[in-house]
Amino acid sequence: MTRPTVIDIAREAGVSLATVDRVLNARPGVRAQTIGAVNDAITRLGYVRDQAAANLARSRSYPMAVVLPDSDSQFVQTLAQSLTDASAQAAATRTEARLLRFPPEDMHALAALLAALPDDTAGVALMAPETPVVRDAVRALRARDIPVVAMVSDLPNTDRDHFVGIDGVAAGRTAGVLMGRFLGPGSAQVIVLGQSMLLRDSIDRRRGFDAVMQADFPQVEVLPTLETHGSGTTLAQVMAESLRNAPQARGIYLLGSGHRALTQALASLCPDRRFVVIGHELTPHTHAALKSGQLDAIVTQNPGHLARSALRVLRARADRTPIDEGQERLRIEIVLRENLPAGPFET
Amino acid sequence: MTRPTVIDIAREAGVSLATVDRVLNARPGVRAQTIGAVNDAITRLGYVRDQAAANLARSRSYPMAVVLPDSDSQFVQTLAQSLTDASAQAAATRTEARLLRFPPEDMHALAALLAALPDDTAGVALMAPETPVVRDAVRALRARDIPVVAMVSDLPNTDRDHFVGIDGVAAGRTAGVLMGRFLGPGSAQVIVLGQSMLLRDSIDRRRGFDAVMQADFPQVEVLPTLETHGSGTTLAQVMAESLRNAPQARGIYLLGSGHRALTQALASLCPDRRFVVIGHELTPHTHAALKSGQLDAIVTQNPGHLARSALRVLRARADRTPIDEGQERLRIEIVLRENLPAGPFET
DNA sequence: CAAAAAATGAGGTACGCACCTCAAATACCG
DNA sequence: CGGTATTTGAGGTGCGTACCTCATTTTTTG
Repeated sequence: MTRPTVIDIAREAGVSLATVDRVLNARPGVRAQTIGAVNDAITRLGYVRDQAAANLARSRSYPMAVVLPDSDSQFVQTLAQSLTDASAQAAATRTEARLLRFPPEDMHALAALLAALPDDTAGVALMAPETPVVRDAVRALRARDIPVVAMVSDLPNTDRDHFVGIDGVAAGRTAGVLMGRFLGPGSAQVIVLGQSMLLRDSIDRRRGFDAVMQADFPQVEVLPTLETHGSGTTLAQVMAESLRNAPQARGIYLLGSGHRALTQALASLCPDRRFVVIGHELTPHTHAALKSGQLDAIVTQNPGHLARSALRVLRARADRTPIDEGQERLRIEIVLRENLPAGPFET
Repeated sequence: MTRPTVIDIAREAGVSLATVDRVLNARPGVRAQTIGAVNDAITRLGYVRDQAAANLARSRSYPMAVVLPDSDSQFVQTLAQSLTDASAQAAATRTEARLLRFPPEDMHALAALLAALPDDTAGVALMAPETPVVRDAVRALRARDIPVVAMVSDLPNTDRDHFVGIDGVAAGRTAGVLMGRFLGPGSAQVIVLGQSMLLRDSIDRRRGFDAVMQADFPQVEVLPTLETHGSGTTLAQVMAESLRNAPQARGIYLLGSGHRALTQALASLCPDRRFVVIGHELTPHTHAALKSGQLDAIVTQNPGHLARSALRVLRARADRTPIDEGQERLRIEIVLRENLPAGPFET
């Protein structure tokens, strides 16, 4: 028994090929009753559309735009690399993704960039904070009928089609449980470090972290977030001050992916104290820190998966086909030294 | 600039289409010199064969066999479901996977099943313990030029093309670290429960677990594995005895995915004692147990990913195309209540 | 150098589907 | 009931490649 084709369906449904085609591709001009008959035939024969042949016939390409902040954070760099890899792969299915960057703080530049996208853009994957300017720009895209997926940080108040990434609050909760359990029963204080509390992810993580600590680990006191603004010097200063004021500090929670400077700061400020350090995102730096034991755990999402998922979802939107929820749902991953994935950042 | 096709190559190489075709498909009747000219043109233009169109023209399909033990363990059931879903999806790319089951203990039945596979089988995904009989059967498949990927449990001493799954030792190590850290500094004993110590995964996990405990948590004593052979009654008996002999037991390590009977056994045997319970594999049962707090953590692999990966790898082998290592590498996932994926087993 | 052998060209069909056009049939409405 | 709007049918073309046939050219060989 060979696979049924459109011809078989036409025969089975007692209609012409043209009608089957209209139904399959949701073209207008078919009675509801006829649509039903065709769909019946489809299920009866167990027909599945041959994607390869369909794409070949369409000979349509899918010019997508992937828009990322031009930040030098290792996480963004890693994600950019994953997206580049994913689009190279996707090229085999006519998905051509262009990587576009914008100055991290300049939302107007981002808006201009989005507005300048050609009308035939098949979809946009965007990582950006949700400011009013961004919101409007995204809404404008949707008004032009261009699908948009938000990456990493959601844009819930726009009409974005989909969000690929993990829930920041849940990620913070996860980090919180690990911190609480790793610290053990005794009372303790936890220092929290973040680049800037303006970013949605940081706020969400902090919220989740606090919620869990308060509910399940009341013996632990979580200190106010210290903002480092990406500077190593600032980091050393605020750390020094914080350690003076919090003699019981036994844990450090990094809202971001961590700083190259942290290790040095810790080593010089208190060489003999052992901290439980938990952060986010798997980058070359956190990978190395986990391996060497300077970091105890990180809570992360898989950037490769994120990149592939974003492109897959956009592709599905462009084709108006449903997506596999299970495959597109990103997991909140916990990485310890013991389950460090082999390979990604080995040199 | 659109993608070059065979026609462009013919023009570039100054030969006819038929010759290009002969070269591309390694058909005889072309001078070495001409072959070189064509290949030059190919590299010069950066031609990549459109696999979809090629397969369409070949009107080739990919009949695959997915072979699983006919076990009633929830993990195997979950995996079977994932594989069913994945093959439904893969049907769109002419990959037709048949699910075959064999009696869990009867390796001769498995061997017979494998030997009976038709010669046109495009690949076999197999989950089975590595016994001599299985080894021979897999080697026989390879001799028939049928690609084989091992799932879940590796078959290193056969010629299997690939292994999709996680390293059992590393998974055990991960469980060990979690156990050690969750138990905290005080001395403690850990009860280990397993269905049977004949399975490779159980042995590997136990090895990894022991290694970590010995090295990093010397204050914890890990007791010998109690074998339950899948029976609830046996479980209750051995647990009762073990708890008598190990008054300091504060942790329980489940080498398998856990038993429905464990919770009851614990509740009835020592209602007032709190254990750290760590297991493997995310199943409806462990999902519920995590949610209710009866289980503290599980170490697992994503069955959906495993299923899709197995089929993708077989497909790539059949097409003789390379695979994306990063995408096919399964992660050792840690699941706590806080990062429990939404959805999969909700009722 | 002629004959045989090998290499190449030209052109066609097929794969499963998308998408287009135009005519014919059918349904719907007042 | 006629006339218009809607549905449906028939048939064609193209996507990029595989594979086949037969004629023609080029190379090799005795």
